[in-house]
Amino acid sequence: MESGLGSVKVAVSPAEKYREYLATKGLRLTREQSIIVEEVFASHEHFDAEQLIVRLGRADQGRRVSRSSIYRSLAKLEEAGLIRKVARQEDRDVFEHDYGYPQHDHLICRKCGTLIEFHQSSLPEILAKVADAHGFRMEGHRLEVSGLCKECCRPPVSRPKKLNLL
Amino acid sequence: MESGLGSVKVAVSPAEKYREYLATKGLRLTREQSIIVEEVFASHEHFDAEQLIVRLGRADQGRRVSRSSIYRSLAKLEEAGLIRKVARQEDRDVFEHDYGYPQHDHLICRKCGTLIEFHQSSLPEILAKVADAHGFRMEGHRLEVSGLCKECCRPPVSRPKKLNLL
DNA sequence: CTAAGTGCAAATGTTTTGCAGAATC
DNA sequence: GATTCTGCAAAACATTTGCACTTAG
Repeated sequence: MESGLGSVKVAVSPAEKYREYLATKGLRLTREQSIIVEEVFASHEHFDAEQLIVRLGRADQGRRVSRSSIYRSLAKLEEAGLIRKVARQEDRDVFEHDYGYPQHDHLICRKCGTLIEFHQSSLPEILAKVADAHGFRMEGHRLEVSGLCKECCRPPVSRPKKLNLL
Repeated sequence: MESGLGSVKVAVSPAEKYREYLATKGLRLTREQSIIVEEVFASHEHFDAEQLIVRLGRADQGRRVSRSSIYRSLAKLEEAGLIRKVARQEDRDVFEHDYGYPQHDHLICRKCGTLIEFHQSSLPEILAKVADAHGFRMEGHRLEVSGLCKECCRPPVSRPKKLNLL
């Protein structure tokens, strides 16, 4: 699901960036955490902990990582600024890349849950002014626009292209 | 903590509005739910389920409401459009009034957790355009600006108003 | 009457944690 | 060698749900 937002050229890989962060804290980049970073940055799709747990908990021998390690790493990756929580869906925190990808926000379909990314440069500017007016030091923001996506807007029983596979 | 946002004159009380909503669904406004609505709209502070549970679970004879009823009512109040989830703090959903109060967004201090409301009319307009461009039918939005509030920005040991506290 | 609501306790489901052994600097 | 990890199972929590009993309409 391409949304028209391109990726950004970054000097160092996510794994390297992560290692740098860990170093400043006297922490280590272990094999398990490397696997997690790799998996997380393998695609730009949004994801939640459970998905990683399924993918890596099932992975064969050398790539298996436990549930606990995944949760612990996600927390560190967030602190490191490599990922961020975008939303909460079905009682789960949903993450996305926050490194090597341009700033953007989301349209969230309340029916099918689809996340559509969009970029509007005027937003950060406006928010900066607002924050400033309140003596607030803005560090970031999270914006979710809820409603119905193009698909879900369409009246239900329209064109029966293929007889639905469910 | 007044934020410069005034309340809006509404034709009917929250309780009445709620009753109307329930009526359309063939549901009932019970004594318990009346108590909950009353408590929720008693002040405009943000709140979470636990706070209500403590206040109403402890309330004397005629005003005690159970944990389950509170959760069930919060869900209905949200569907009715009387309240909405503003944020999630400490693993709890935080609610606020969404009826009888002007549209606004929040600055959230990552240190002390303070929620500062602000209103910026240009936002909905911008979002409407963005949504439109994506064939998305916008129904609402949620915007949280994170950072440090004025208080928490202040360096700890700055101006020695009174001679040294070290 | 009878569908909806309530309270309770038990269940859910996600995320966190204590610990013992393993790995890293 | 000491400190930080990992994996496991158990714990912690917020929220939900099944059920028998009440109650509003």
